[in-house]
Amino acid sequence: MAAPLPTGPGGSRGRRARRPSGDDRERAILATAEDLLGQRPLADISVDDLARGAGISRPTFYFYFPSKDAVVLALLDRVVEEARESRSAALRRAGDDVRASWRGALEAVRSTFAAHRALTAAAASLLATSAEVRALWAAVMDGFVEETAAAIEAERARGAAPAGPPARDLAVALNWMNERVIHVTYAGQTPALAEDDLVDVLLTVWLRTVYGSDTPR
Amino acid sequence: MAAPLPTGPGGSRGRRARRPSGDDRERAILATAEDLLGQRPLADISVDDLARGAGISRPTFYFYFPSKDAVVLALLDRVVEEARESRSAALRRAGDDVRASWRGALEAVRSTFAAHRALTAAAASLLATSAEVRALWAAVMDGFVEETAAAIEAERARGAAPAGPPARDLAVALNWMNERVIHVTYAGQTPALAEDDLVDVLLTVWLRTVYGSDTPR
DNA sequence: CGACGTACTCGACACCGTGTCGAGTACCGT
DNA sequence: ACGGTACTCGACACGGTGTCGAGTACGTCG
Repeated sequence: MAAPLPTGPGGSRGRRARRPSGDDRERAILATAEDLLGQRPLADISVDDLARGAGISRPTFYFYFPSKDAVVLALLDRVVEEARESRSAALRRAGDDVRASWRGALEAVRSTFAAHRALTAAAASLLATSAEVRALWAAVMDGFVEETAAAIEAERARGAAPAGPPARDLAVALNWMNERVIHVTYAGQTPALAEDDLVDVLLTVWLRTVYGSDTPR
Repeated sequence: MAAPLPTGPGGSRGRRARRPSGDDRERAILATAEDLLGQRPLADISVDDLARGAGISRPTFYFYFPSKDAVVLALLDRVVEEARESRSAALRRAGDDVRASWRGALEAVRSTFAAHRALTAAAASLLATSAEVRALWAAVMDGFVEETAAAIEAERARGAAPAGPPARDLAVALNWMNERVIHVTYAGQTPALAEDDLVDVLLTVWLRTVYGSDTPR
């Protein structure tokens, strides 16, 4: 809807170099997709819908994207970057208060999901069918897991956290828990948590798992 | 493949009452689906494949099931029942050793998933598109959550587990963690755990979350 | 200034999977 | 032997995807 900037110099996932008016078209497709995803599930959106929404014909759509999925992937790319950055930033900030630091990381991920419910729902439906989306998601989760594992190890080295299973294993479990709980909660599935309790509950599980206590230090 | 037994007296999800030869057809479709799901993802299996595999024409397929999804749903029904029972049984068994009891519940769910990888993968892909599958899955998870919450409350009442967030909230988080971690592990996605470490890691998170310690009592 | 190429556009087509309709056939009980 | 019910399938209509090839618009360079 907004995003007047070009995709960026290292646009990576974009199909080809910049082009005068074609750039507008591409953005129009992306914007249409975002818009329609707010109204109905991905499965109910056809390439034709996307093309019409962007003011072009269906064949022309294929000049810009190889498929419907690729559009979602492009959208997802941006959001994923946002999630990564806001999480890393949260961890960087709040250096001394340990509890606040963990909470910040949780909150960062939650708020990114919350800000893009429709898109994440679409992404979830593609996880089953698109290897690219799966790979992207796996990369995101891997990043989170790495960060988390490093933090747990640091806490263990500091003597603040007890030994136990490999830090990475705990990190895998905790991060997938987040992913799923946040997802079901915002997708309106059951059983879920109340949106307001989300972070508190997850934080409790994280702290107890890492420190064995609700009050680290 | 196997399963020479009828669906059972309370076949519930079956479309209509028993029929002489039609029953065989229905089972043949189910068996074909199970078989093909072992070879390729659900999206790559057409109604025609199912029909041919069962030795009938495509229109005839529709006499037995309203759609491809309904076949998976029927398959899922059986497995879900199995999962529920084996989990409840595990909790009933091992009455005094608390740790063993939790471990048994975890192991029950894990082994059911493991025994039906292909089907659960198919189910996962339908979660996005089929409201029925979503409802069935929600019901299963709800059952697990209820059981778990009750167990946590019992431990709190006994004085073995500390207070904290509502038991149900913890139960929601823990059970979705299981679902996702087991799923990614058996679906070969990343980041995942080693199959052999699965239950140990999950058990650690559960115990620390419920008791704040690896060694309850 | 005109000719050329590159970026872009779309009508028409081939294809595939779904779901339905209606005309059957087989077999049961009467 | 007859009527009905369970079952079967050929043929069709439909909706979506992806491609091909014939264009058009426009900047650039001779």
